[in-house]
Amino acid sequence: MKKIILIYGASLAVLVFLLKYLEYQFFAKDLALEFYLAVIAMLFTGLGIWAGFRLTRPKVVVVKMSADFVFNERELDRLGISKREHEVLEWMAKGLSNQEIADKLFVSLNTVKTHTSNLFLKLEVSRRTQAIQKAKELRLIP
Amino acid sequence: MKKIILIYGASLAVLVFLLKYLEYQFFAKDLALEFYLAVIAMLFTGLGIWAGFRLTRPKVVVVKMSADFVFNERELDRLGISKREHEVLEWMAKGLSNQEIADKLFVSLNTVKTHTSNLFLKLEVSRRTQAIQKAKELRLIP
DNA sequence: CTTGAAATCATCCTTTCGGGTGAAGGCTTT
DNA sequence: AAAGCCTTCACCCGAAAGGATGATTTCAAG
Repeated sequence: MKKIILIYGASLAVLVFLLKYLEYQFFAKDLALEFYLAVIAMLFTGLGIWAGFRLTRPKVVVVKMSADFVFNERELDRLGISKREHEVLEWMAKGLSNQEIADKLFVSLNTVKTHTSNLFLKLEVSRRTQAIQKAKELRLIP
Repeated sequence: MKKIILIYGASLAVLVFLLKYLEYQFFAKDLALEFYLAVIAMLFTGLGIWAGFRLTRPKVVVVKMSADFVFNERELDRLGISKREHEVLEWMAKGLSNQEIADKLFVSLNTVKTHTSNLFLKLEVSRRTQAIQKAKELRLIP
């Protein structure tokens, strides 16, 4: 940052000197003001763009393309998992408790428990951690 | 791009007019050249930065997260997770219950419970499903 | 040699899960 | 209309998990 300011100051000083010199050396005294303005404008626009580059450099957005997930609907059908059950499964995989899922889906805790129980039967597991693992293997969830 | 050029042209024109006007209105004719230069430099530096920002904005990098798992040891250190805790975490992620982990590691259930509790504290979670999720995000486990 | 982290185990208590069973209302298919 | 599935909810009970705290041993670093 300090370096940039220094470069700007130096550029300005050199430019002033140069223009003054040129003015008395080669041109008439009433050299158009517009000319100076245009030159300065262009030069400092360039510098500004360069500075903008420097300043905004680390603005790289990284989009994580987690191993291209293709939803396996066939498997979902084969296991007879319903839409609602799949929904519960997704929230479960995100680490929510049954109560939290119930709140999220606007149903009672008991309903969620029913869904999870059915899921465990259909996935042939007995714990939610296993259910999540298996569901990921079968690509039922990302 | 066209818009930017237009804005630049217009700015320059307006500025020239404004300065000329001010010069004849309030100041002596021999107003320092340096003054103009400084004003123009600053203004166009600002415009340049803005333009540079516009131009370099949409830099989106898509990173494909393929299956190759790279163990993130730095994060493990940063969180202060011990070897044994990490071991428990791995089994936990495979869907084992605390009792099963205890049997697998030849320690008591209480020991495993202690490890899991410490893990939850260090990972700042409160359930094993969340712990697994976070650990995968941080690449502590595959 | 002391200090501290890691690993081990324990007890107590609360919350969450999981399993079993039953049931009502809605919707589709036969 | 009847059968079948989905969704919803309820109650009960035992198992598992989670939280708090304290104690012991071992081992490496200071």
